[in-house]
Amino acid sequence: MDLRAVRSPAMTDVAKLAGVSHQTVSRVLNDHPNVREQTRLRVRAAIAELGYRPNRAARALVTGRSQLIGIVAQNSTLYGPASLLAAFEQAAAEAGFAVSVGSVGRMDRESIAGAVERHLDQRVAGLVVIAPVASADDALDDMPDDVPLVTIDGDPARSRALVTVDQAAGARQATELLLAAGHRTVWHVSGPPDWYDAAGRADGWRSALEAAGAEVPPVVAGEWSASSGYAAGRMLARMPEVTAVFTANDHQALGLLRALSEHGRRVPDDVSVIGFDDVPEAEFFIPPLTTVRQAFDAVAQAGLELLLAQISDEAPLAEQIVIAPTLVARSSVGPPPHRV
Amino acid sequence: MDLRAVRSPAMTDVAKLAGVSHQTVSRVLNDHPNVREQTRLRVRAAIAELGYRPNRAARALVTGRSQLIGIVAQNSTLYGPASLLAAFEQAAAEAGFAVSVGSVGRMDRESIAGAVERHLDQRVAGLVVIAPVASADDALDDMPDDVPLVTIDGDPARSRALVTVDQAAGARQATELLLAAGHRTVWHVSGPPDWYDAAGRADGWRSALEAAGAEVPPVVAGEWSASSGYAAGRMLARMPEVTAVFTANDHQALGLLRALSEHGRRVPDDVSVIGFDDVPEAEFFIPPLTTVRQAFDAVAQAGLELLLAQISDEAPLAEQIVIAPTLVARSSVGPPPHRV
DNA sequence: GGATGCATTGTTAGCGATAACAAGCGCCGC
DNA sequence: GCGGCGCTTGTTATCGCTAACAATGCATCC
Repeated sequence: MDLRAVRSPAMTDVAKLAGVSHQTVSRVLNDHPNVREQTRLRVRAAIAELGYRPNRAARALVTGRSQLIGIVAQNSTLYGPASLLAAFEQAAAEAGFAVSVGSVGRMDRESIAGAVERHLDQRVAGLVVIAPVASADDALDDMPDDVPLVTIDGDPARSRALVTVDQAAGARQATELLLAAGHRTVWHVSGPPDWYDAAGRADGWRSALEAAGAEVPPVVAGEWSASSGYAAGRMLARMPEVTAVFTANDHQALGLLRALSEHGRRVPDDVSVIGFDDVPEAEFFIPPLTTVRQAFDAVAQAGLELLLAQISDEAPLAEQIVIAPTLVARSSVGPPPHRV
Repeated sequence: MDLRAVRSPAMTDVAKLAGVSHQTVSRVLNDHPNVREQTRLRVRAAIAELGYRPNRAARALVTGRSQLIGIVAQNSTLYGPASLLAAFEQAAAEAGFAVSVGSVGRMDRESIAGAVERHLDQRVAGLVVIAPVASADDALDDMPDDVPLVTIDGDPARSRALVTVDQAAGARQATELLLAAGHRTVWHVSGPPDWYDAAGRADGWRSALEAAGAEVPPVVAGEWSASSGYAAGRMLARMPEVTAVFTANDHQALGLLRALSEHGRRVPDDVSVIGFDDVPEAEFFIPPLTTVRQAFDAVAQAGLELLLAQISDEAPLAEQIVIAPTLVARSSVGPPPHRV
């Protein structure tokens, strides 16, 4: 009969086969100096022969820390968060870490604390908190300070290590592009006001208008959804003075485009539109959407580097990294119609 | 000075405070019978007072299994996989399990095996493999059989426990709706042929046509992307006999809609279109897209139940669950134009 | 009243790794 | 030639928990 399930080999089995003590095996595994090359090779061979793989639980027990990185994120299928999560997971895997995801329904203190606790139970080596919402700030205050922590899109004042995307810069670029095309001013459909991303985009938009001496129209408040873009669009479409709109994300832009189309306002002939995110489909909107791309993999990469530095160094370095977004020009932008 | 970081309390601390042995604490934690109610309360109180939380690593070490579920999925931001992942994570968290994600670049034997190994290192309590691609089949063959395993969208012949969505049924419904609207036949833009989902949708489409005695036009091969839908659309738009198209997903439909619009073919007046997935934005396509919704949370729920059953029972039950999708009717479908 | 049984609690022995310390050995300098 | 130092290896203790077994107390039964 097949005895494969008897027990997976432990360190002592390797030691016995290699004719050394288990401690020497441990040293080989952890790349300690002061192991004779010949011994090292013998141990390596034994490891290979037995197909030995160290027991992470045992290691975690004695060191008090696992090879696991915990991510706390809002449970959402929004393009931004989902991409970020995927990118992070990818980067962590390459660094030899597993990733445990703890998603929360809402970004409030209690939910986040719960997710963090669950991760601490697992003795994670480090924590990544994706906290794009103001309501997450309180939670950041009572983070444990004895575990490496990186915040993504959080409050700079409350985070030691932080990675953000310069939302305002992206919004400024978008707004400036529209102004440069000849539009007198640019309207803005915002995201939820408690999201930093949304606030940053609105700020960038406003500052670009002010810098250009353009009138600042009232913000049209929206959510991230296509639905809210549609609602905003139904209103804006009836206002002939609106010739350029910058939406806080691409989904809103999609809804806006439909509303404009229903009201017979052509894009970009009558109205120019710019979105934010560069979702993969944006190129196939009607018309193809000019938008702002965030480099999520760069964010993830930077975040992981910050985290790994903390994990290895112990030094609680307080770096903050800002990633610049890039404008992707497509055909949804044009000059304003002749008669404004 | 603050001594919070001294050491988090262990079971013996709780035991001392409650005046019992650490084993009794363990019994209380694991809901063993045969603990006097009074003792139980005393222990609970001590746990609360110390803010004690059990060390999972220690438990995993002695039991050989952690409270961690490993998920192997393709690293993608496609709507389907991303939603599934999110839903799964949600369901697992509710059941008190943490979720470790191991994503792979490609769904081949080697990549999957690697991800599985990484999970086994963590001594996961169970594994979920999202294997919607034929190339993943080989990998399923050399899965360890001593760890609970559930396959999502995989090969029924090779999986013990499997959850799938009845893609064919969804495709049939879509096709039948178009036929019922009066179209002579329905064209199909397919997904990548090695994906089970894509194959199932194509099968359902074909069988519905055959059952109705309609002519079966050649499949237009696509990928999941909007881009491929656009390419297909540029071709189909020039063919006046095409009055109804069923695409393998919503993104393709988006690309198709744009191609049709560019060629001056109106939807649904000239051409009716149905997609698959019901992405949140589908309602805001131009026009709103009729599509087929997969209940990802139901899939995740079912998958988790299968997994938990295996984890607790030890009984390697070989159940397979099929989830039925539902048609979501919107305005992209109408009768064919008068002159066909 | 003492054997029997059950409910309850305590004791001991690991799980598989790392850390701290000890020991063996060759080489150096005086 | 001998003490001491550094490289290499082994021994022992320990992390925090669960499993198996032992021990206790009390009610029950004949």
